[in-house]
Amino acid sequence: MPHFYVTTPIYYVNDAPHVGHAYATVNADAVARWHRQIGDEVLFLTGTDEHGQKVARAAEEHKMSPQAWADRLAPRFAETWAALDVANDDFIRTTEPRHHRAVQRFLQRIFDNGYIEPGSYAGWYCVGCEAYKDESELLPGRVCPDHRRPVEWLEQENYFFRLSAFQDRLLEWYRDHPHSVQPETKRNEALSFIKGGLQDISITRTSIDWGVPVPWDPNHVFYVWYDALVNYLTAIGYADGDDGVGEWWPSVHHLIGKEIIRFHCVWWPAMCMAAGIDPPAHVQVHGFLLVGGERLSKTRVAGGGERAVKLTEIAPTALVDDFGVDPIRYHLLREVPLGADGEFSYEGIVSRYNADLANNLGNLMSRVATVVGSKCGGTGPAPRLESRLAGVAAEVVASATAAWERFAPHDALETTWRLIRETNAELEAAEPWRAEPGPEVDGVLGDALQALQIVALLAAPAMPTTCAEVWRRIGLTGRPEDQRLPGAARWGTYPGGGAVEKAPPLFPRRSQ
RNA sequence: GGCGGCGUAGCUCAGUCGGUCAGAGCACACGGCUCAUAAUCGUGGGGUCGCGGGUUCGAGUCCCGCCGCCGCUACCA
Repeated sequence: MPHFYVTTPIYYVNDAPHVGHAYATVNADAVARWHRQIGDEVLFLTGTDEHGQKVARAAEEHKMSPQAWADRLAPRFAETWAALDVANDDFIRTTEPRHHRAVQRFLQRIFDNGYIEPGSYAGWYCVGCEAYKDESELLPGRVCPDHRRPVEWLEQENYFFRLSAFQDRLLEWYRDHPHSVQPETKRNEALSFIKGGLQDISITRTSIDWGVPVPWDPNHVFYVWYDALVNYLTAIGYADGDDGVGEWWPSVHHLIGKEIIRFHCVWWPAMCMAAGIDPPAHVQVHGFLLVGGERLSKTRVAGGGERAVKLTEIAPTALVDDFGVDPIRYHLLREVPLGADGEFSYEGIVSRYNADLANNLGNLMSRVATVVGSKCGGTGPAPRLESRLAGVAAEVVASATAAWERFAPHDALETTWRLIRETNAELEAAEPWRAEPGPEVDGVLGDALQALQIVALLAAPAMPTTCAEVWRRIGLTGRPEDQRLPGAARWGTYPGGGAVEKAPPLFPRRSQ
């Protein structure tokens, strides 16, 4: 059985879960659900990143220990994913013992292999950024442009990872794995960065103690990024196996935002090489959701009212309360192609909700149920094998499958909706509501029910609850997500004979 | 500055190797229908395919230049 391992970034417990987090997580969830439906053994990992100076500072401000602070925030992420019907198989926290063991083992291995050595680094340091700043990017008075506070001259004796030793190996690896980073343009970014020359990186800190201790020098803790990336190995048992990564590694799929390309496409593969394991097979980069084209804009928020909000101020749970889980999931998956930046707006959600969910899918369900009730006594007839829709369905299944396969939920859903539109058109052409009950009418409605069954299967990764409801209403037992594709989506699998239920609209229309 | 990308119907975008590629969805208009959530179905786009040259029998689709926009150019998660 094929193994499918997909990860999200682990989220820093510095701020509350927002729409940006939800975007990445729901996309990963939908892809994971798709792979379960096609019968893969799936491991879907998400979690929280809990070390580092910023967490320590935030905890301090709240007069809490860093651990207590992390213990308070991590569940908020878990709860948000539950509210979004995210079915992750594991939720990793970097403060867990299994992770400490994995980090220490991984980096000890790199140390033993000679790729970590002592050194010193000095420069202007912004505490807010937790980063050194080049003089050229500072505002007058040596002030950090992001945090508006003075930077400090900091010189540290640290351990350095010899990233520079991996330039050629990385280029060679990318040459041999041309599709490992997608979209292509993001791969180019990583490549040009590597070609520009790689410097060694300091990977430990002595200024704080909120981190994973360095095994060969307990005065140091690992720098957060070098701790965080290892989570992808922790979850598959790296700490305890030999290299413990057999069936899940390196065929992993890292879903990340474009702002962390360098860490995942340069540092991380080099670290893996240094530790003696293969780099991750695939990094799928997504873009940003924008509000009002920029960072700020007027947007309506749940409950009405209008004020300027940032994307990071929009709580996913508030959107779920307003629209329902599946419409939000659908919107996050359908509105923007994965990899591109896209607009996120209240108006956009309403508009797509009405067009795709209420008018197309929901209305099709309603009209079919009503006519089956009046012309077929409420019992769903079987489809016709020679139906024109059979060909459409086959094409749609094939292209939706291909789209899910290449991490393109946007395309998968778009093509799935083509079957809905064609089914509406087919009904319009046949007008079963005007005809006398009989084989002709049965055939038309059987086709429509078959189409709904297939739509429920193809859209289940995006809208599990709705698709299960469609499944039930058209008289089928079980749940779409328990069916095996592609077999279950073949034309002719709708059995007929079940009770078709007329029920309130799946998606009541909303006014702007 | 260097490297990379983008600029196609009101909006969001498709357009593989140059020759029915001038398209889709949404929005809008008109018509049909009334099973359905004022839903649905059909019809409608004279769009200089950013601008100017060039190659070619023929170019959104290749080459050169220009204009506009954007990303990356290291130790922030």
